[in-house]
Amino acid sequence: MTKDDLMVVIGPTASGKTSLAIEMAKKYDGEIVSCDSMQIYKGLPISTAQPTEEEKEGVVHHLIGFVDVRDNFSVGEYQRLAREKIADIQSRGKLPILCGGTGLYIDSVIYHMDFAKVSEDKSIRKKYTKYYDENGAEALYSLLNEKAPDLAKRIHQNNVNRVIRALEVFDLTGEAKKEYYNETMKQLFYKNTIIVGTMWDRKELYERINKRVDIMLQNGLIDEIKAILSYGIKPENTAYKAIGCKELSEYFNGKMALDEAIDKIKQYSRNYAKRQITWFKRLNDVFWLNYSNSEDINNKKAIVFSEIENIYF
RNA sequence: GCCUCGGUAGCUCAGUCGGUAGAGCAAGGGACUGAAAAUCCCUGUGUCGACAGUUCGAUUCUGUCCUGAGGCA
Repeated sequence: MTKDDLMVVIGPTASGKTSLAIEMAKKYDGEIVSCDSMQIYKGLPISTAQPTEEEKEGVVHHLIGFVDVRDNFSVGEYQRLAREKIADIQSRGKLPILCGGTGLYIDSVIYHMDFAKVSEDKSIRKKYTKYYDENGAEALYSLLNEKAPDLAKRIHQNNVNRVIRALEVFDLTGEAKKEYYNETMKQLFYKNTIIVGTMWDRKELYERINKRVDIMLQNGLIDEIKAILSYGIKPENTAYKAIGCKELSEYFNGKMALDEAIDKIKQYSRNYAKRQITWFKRLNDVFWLNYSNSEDINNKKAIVFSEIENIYF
C-alpha cells in the first residue's frame, strides 16, 4: 500500500455503498473513511444510516459520529481530517476506502481542491445577509459583480448563500477565488484512485429509499430526533438540516401530522438522491455497478476486484 | 328528496367579465470550492367531469346528468 492508493465508493443514498465498502474492506484488509456530511454527527446513527456494529463486521470505520450536533462543520475541515485518516491507514499498510454520498466532500478529498484560506466570518455574513434582506438578491449580486466579475459569472444571483460566501472570501483576501479556475483541481490527489459507484434504476432506488425510511422508523428514528432536539439543536445548526430532523420537529410542534412528516422525509430523500446522481455523473472513470441488472453485477464486480488487485497488490 | 359549494397538469389549487389555461409541490434535466442531506437554475398540451343548447367561437353562459363535500329535512 502506498500513499497513492485510495479506494472510493460512491452512490446515491440507499444504494448499498456501505455494504459494498465493507465487503471490500474485508476482502482487502481495508478501513473505511466515511464521506458523509451528516454521519459525522453524534447522536444520529439511525437518521444518517450509520452502519451498526453488527453491520460493520469488525471493519474499522472513521469519521462517523464525532461532532456535536450543536457544532457546525465544513468541507475544509472534512478534507483535512479525511486526508489525515487516509495517510494513517496507508502508513499501517491497509487499504483506505473512502465511502459516502456527499459529492463535495468526495471531490475535496480525491481532487486537488484548495479551499480559500479563510473560514466563516460571522460579522461579514451578517452584514451581507442584512444587505440582502433590505435590497434583494439582485443588488447583493451586483456587489459581487463589481468586485469579482469573473467569479460572479459562475454563481447564479439567486443563490444567495454562495454569493455571500464569495463576497466574504473577497473581502477577507482581497481577491476572487482563483482556485475556481484552476485546472489542477481536476487532477487526482491520490494517483491510484479507483472509484466504484453503486446504482439502481430510478424507480427501484426510490422504492428502496421509501422502504429504508420505514425501517428507520421501526428502529427508533422518532426517539433519536426527539433526543437531539432536546440537546438544544437549533434550526441554524447544520445537523438540523439532516433529512428527518426538520420534518419531525414540525411534527413535535404540532405543525405537521406524523404521516405527512414521514412522507416528506421520503420525498426529500428521493430529491436528495437525484441531486447526488447529478453530481456523480460528472465524475470520470467510475465503475458503476447497477444492481437493477443483477446478472451484470458479478461480472462488473469481478472487473473491479481485478483492478484493485492489479493496482494495489 | 331539497339547498349550497366543488369537479382544471401526477397532487393541492388559481384563472379565463366567452377567443381552448397557470402557480406551488411532484417528475425530469442541470449547477455546485469552507452551511452541501444545504443552496440554486431550466423544463408545464392538460378530452379545463359528461352530454346537449345559445354563440362565428364555450373550459368560461344555460340546461340535464354523473360525481365529491357540507347543510336542511
